[in-house]
Amino acid sequence: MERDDGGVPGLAASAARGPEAGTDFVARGPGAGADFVAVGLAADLVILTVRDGRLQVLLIRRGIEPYLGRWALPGGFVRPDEDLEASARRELAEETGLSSERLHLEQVATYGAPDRDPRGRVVSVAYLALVPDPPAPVAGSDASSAEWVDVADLLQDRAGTADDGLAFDHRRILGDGVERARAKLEYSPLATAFCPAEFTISELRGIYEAVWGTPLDPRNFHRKVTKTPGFVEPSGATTTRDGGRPAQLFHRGTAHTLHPPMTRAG
Amino acid sequence: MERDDGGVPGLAASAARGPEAGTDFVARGPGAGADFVAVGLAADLVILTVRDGRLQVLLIRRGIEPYLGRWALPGGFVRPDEDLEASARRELAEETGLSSERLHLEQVATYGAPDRDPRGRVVSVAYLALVPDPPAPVAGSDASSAEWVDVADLLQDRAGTADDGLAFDHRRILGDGVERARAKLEYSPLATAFCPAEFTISELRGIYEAVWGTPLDPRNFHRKVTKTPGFVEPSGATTTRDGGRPAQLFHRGTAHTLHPPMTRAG
DNA sequence: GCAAAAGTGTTAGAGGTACACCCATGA
DNA sequence: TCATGGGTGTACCTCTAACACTTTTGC
Repeated sequence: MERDDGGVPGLAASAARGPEAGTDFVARGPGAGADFVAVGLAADLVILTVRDGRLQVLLIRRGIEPYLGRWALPGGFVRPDEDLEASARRELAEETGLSSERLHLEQVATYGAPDRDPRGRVVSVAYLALVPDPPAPVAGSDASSAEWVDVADLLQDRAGTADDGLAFDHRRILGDGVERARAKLEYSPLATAFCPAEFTISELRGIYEAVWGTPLDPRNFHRKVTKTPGFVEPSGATTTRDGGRPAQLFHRGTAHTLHPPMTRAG
Repeated sequence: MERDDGGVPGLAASAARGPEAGTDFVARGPGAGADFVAVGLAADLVILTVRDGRLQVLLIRRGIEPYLGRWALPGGFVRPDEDLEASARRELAEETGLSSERLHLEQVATYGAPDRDPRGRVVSVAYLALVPDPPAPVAGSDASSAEWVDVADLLQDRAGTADDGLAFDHRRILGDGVERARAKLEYSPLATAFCPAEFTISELRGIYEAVWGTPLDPRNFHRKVTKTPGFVEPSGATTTRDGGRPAQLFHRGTAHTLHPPMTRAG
């Protein structure tokens, strides 16, 4: 874009067509050659949470073709004057019922293979959202059924059974989103985004164990988290909700990166 | 996208307009409300190299409005049936004259603020490319002047002088690309992508020093690189091109991640 | 008291930092 | 011979991994 290729963006007439037209979603630029293309722009969401010690993702059961009846990531088209992140945030609020102000949201990647949507050229910008445990029961959604699904079940590779998985390229998007979350837990305090305002160290450890899929030593974990500057701050209160000796409650610290990082093999 | 919002992608007639039309680049969906938008899709490139010990980026001098005469990242519109990465790779080959097959290329992020291009809604997918030192002199390019520019000069914040910087939001894109490169040098063998097929350890160290902007201890660096499994493999040959005692030559190893990672403070 | 979870102490080893020192070449 | 960069040895420190042990609650 923004190159000296002579063309100023504009849509030529060939694209004018009603809805339901099917395949030819492409609008070509001014010249005789196809020097640019107008595409549908969507934002899709990988909304993760940890429930019952398992990493889960919010999915929607599709009510229309294509991929009727299959699981898909929530998402929607970006509106004409809407910023990409604003669009993702709006859809996040719609799907979870949570005021998305305080939720963690970050862009992951953009998917634009020409054939990824059988209806035409649609480019999807994927966002990763992390929500704390008792996430609103997906109430106000205008969509059909939405559900929390175990990520492990979706990502395990059952060779050949590609046809009962996620719609479109959503399995790949989910994989990339989960990989991003796993990586960021190492060097950022992002795990706290899965926790309520106040949490115990072992609840935080449960997040790490669920996302990484590996057990961690409770004693070393406790020491490391409490000694990493800016990771968590004691709130003063304690709780016995996890059983045993009362545990201190903490809230998020102010750090944006962790020094030293958390280590995965432990 | 891909939601049960009732609309199948298609372009309504309002968008049909000739080139040079200027601002109204937006095509609306089927309903009366603006439930989706068709956008121009571009791929922009942050092409980095290290020359004379300095991190540099390939920029183009714009020959047309808007931002006439300003520096901009190379890039162009994605073609109708072209994959995003294929588009970036094609433009990379056009700009550098190098066969882009062997060059490192990765997606960084997507920029889609509604007002980022004054001509209309254009969404840009940014890619990061790393090329080895004597990069082809930007020959076959169809564009106007292209030049290697010091990244440090472009990114230092001179408060207020926003108007002689990069066109569009390209300064931000450049910043994100450089930040990605800096981060990946830590945990991936990516620095070798800046090097020719055979290189010495101190040449590799020069890459790190230029990208991170910090001096590194030659002795510890040497030990660490040669002991990290899969980072580099000795080729058997030696060279004296850097002066002093002959240095062993190495080529890239097979590792995709570095254990342990390189450390920035050193 | 007993189970369970919180939290502290300790030790061996890996890795990082700093720097002294020797090696192999060109000029 | 000297300057230059290549490369090794080593001491000190921090961080990690593993695990023994004490603390404080509920039942």
